[in-house]
Amino acid sequence: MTPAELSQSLFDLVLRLIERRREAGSASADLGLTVADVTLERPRNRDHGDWASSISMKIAKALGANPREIAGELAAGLEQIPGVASVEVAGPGFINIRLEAAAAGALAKTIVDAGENYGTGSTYAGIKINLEFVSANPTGPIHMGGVRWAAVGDSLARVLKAEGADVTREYYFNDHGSQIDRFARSVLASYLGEPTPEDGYGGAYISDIANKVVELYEGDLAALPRDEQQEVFRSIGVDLMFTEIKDKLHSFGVDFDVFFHEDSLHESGAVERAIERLREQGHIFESEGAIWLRTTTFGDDRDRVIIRSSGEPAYISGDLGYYLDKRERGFDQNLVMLGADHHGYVGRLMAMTEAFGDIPGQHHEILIGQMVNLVREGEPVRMSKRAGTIVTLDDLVDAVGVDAGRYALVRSSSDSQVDIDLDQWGKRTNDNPVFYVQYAHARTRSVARNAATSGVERTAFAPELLTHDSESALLGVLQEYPRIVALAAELREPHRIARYIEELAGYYHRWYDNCRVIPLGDEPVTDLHRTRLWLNDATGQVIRNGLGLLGVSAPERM
RNA sequence: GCCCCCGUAGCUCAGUGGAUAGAGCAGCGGCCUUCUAAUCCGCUUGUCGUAGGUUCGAUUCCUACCGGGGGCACCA
Repeated sequence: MTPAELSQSLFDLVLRLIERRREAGSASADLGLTVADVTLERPRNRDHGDWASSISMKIAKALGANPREIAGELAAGLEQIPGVASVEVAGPGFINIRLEAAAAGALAKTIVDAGENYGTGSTYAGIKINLEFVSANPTGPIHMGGVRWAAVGDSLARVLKAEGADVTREYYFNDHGSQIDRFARSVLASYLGEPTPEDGYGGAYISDIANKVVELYEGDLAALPRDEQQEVFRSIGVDLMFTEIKDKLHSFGVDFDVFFHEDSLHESGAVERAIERLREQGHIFESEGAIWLRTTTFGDDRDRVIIRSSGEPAYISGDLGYYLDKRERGFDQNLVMLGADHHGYVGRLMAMTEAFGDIPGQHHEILIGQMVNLVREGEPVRMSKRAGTIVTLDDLVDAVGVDAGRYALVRSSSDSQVDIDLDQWGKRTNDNPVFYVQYAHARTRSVARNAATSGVERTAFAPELLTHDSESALLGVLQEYPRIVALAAELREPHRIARYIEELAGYYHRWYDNCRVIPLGDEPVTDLHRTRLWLNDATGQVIRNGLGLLGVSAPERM
């Protein structure tokens, strides 16, 4: 008895009820209901049963009937379904359904049999999705803002894959613009012993880079004219910086399928082709010596320069070519994660999407995440690459480790700003919920090991024996997992996975406290013990699957 | 001025129209000769920013306002 089967049954009952009303003349029009409208909810309050539906209140008005009366009719039908133990009508017209223990408990075996596939779905089967995230400029170590998107983006990629999508993780590597020039000038200045340029970067890493470039460069650097020196520092320095970023992300468990260089768009003519395409569509015009894209046609605040009057391409020109390139590579959906400081850019990107004839929000979707604030002893610290007051990926990992770091960044909604107090994170790691979840997993493994040595095996499976309150509660939560994964994918909100496994871990701990898998002392091993082992292993599997979607390890022991 | 996000327990935050709004932390008090006490149990805390509106039902949707954050370049 899966929720899907139950809601299908309820849907059928609703259709028949509507039919009866229509024949009796009390209902006229077709309500146009689909199965999706007949949702089952898992009530917060366990007294309200295993599943509840509010469908009678939703259709009562259209049927001109009392919701409680309708609920009563539906309840009578539901009670006939095998596996349903009891049905009650409550409050204004809720239908509360209680399943038989055997019907609910069957899930434990279903999960164990499905293994790591439990919870996966097919929402995006056959869909190619490009997920672009981090894309930090290689002008310094990756800072907390970027780290947040690394954790969230990678997790989102995993969630989308779990729903069947063919996902490409992509990093847009900006090696073209003036920020790179500033970086090069800063490194050069450090090498020459000059003060940091006014618009340059001032962190300690700049002199490290300068030293390394000097080591790596094979010619006589000192003999070169200044502009050639700068080019050496630019090319080797960017390379060093970029390699470091890649390595750090890798050690954080985040690997990209494609590193896309902005330079390549300009070199390959992709930008020009994109502009040409837009020109054909009539969205390009010239004014004041510059070339513009008429984004106001598609709701942008103002039109946008794409080629400056100097002939230099503006930043957005790269995005024109880039987006077209992604579409030509066959991606059905292109997701881009940006920080809130780039939100002003969304309007023109969506306008561009429409100018190409695509649908904003479908072919191209910008996910805006709020900023990360650094806090020290309760005081906000302004993060700035230029001032050198940055907290890097390394600082985070050094302070709390990869698992706790990833978990902390992914467990809150991207719509909320997060405050990071490294002092606090560093000394109070036990407060992090990740350990609560990991401990629950380790416990399931420990129980499994002890079961093996005590002769409790997953031979018999008698789900009708799982009658303890904590068992039906645990089963109810386990049943929700596939819906949580699907929701996380649909809403692009991986934090829902984290919140879910925290809840699951709580239900597991309480079950563990109440129900023994291994018999005490000389007591014989019974089918109840064996069946509970199934439930134990099923729970471990789901926690493991959930942690996997977050890129957090599921330890065997703690 | 315009746009986006947030405002929920002392703190950090969950809760995409359902029933008595939840969790962790912090505080107080309990449970280890029995599968891991990083667990569990009990106690305590709310004008869900404010005011309207839509709805059988609003923390959730709409409008206005207040407060915090972030944006509004021929920068990237």
